Amino acid sequence: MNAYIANGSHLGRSGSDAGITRSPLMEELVKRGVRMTWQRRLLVRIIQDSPRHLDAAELLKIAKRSDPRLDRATVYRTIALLKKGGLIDELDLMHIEGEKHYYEAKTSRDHCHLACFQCGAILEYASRSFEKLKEEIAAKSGFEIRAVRLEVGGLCAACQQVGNS
Amino acid sequence: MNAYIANGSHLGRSGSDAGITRSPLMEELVKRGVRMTWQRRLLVRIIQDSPRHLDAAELLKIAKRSDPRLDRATVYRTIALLKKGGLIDELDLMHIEGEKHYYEAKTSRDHCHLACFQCGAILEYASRSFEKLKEEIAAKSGFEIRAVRLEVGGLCAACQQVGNS
DNA sequence: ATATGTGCAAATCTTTTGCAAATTC
DNA sequence: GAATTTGCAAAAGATTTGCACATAT
Repeated sequence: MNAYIANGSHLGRSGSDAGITRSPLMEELVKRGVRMTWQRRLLVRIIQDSPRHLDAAELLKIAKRSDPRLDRATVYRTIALLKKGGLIDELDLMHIEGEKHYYEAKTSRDHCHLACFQCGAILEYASRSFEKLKEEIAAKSGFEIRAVRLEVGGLCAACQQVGNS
Repeated sequence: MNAYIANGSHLGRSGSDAGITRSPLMEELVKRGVRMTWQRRLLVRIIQDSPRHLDAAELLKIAKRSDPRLDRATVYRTIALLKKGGLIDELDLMHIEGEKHYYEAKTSRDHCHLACFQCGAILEYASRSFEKLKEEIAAKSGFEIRAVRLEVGGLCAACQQVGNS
């Protein structure tokens, strides 16, 4: 699989001062009075700066480059914290590559992920129609929406041309 | 969790002759020249007739009532077969209850699932707007859509009133 | 008759948990 | 100093796989 994976959180993010603690996610945590450990700072920074969607294992691997002591359990616990706080979104990417989950910093505008079954590419797609659908669902169902996940699986334009079925 | 789970595949399905092999899913498999074993017939019938979304373990449990010999591996292999053939949809229901997957016969009209984080209720929601969004995504991205999954997590109307956060 | 599917048991992969030691406020 | 978080190691949960035997066409 020639997977290129785009992570929208990378677009439009403010400059990151290498090594210095400053990011929307982290600031939000501090504002909420969450205890900030170096492990959390590190993991949050990695999630926010990654150009690709990371799963727990990749996140751990990258974090270990900064500190080999950091443990898998801490990664999962931090992910749970961020997820519960609604600061990150969890993706499956149509299980194109096993059952793992991928994470991305929650963006102001929800977007959906298109996963190509053939080459593994991940495209992001945001549109006003999606926002409107969310509003419609909330209005008609009476649901108070906390999280939304719209994922599409299929063949990207390039793979269709190759004539793969 | 007071989970009530609605399975849309139950609405609008044609009458099922108890015990007799006749269902859209099964007919489609036969048409495609898929080898039909009693295990597949049984599992397909259960999926199609279930009023709730089933996960692999529940599917196995129900199937074992008809034949205790049936194995977990067969359940997973059959699910893979149906999924690959685009005959069933896989749901996560926002992981409201662990990491398992739920299945439902693919319906003519895609719909989304609303999962209440508080009581575990699952609502289904279909609308013309959803269909239009799919068309828009396909058109603008050039993707050939094979599967779509739109899941929403939040609080259902009833749970909001109880004042639960 | 032959290709395909099944049951069994063991393996794999991802995520979770109990607990003593370390860390943050 | 007290409450929270971490690392470690072990467990748990879901799904997959190798292989000899059984079954469908």
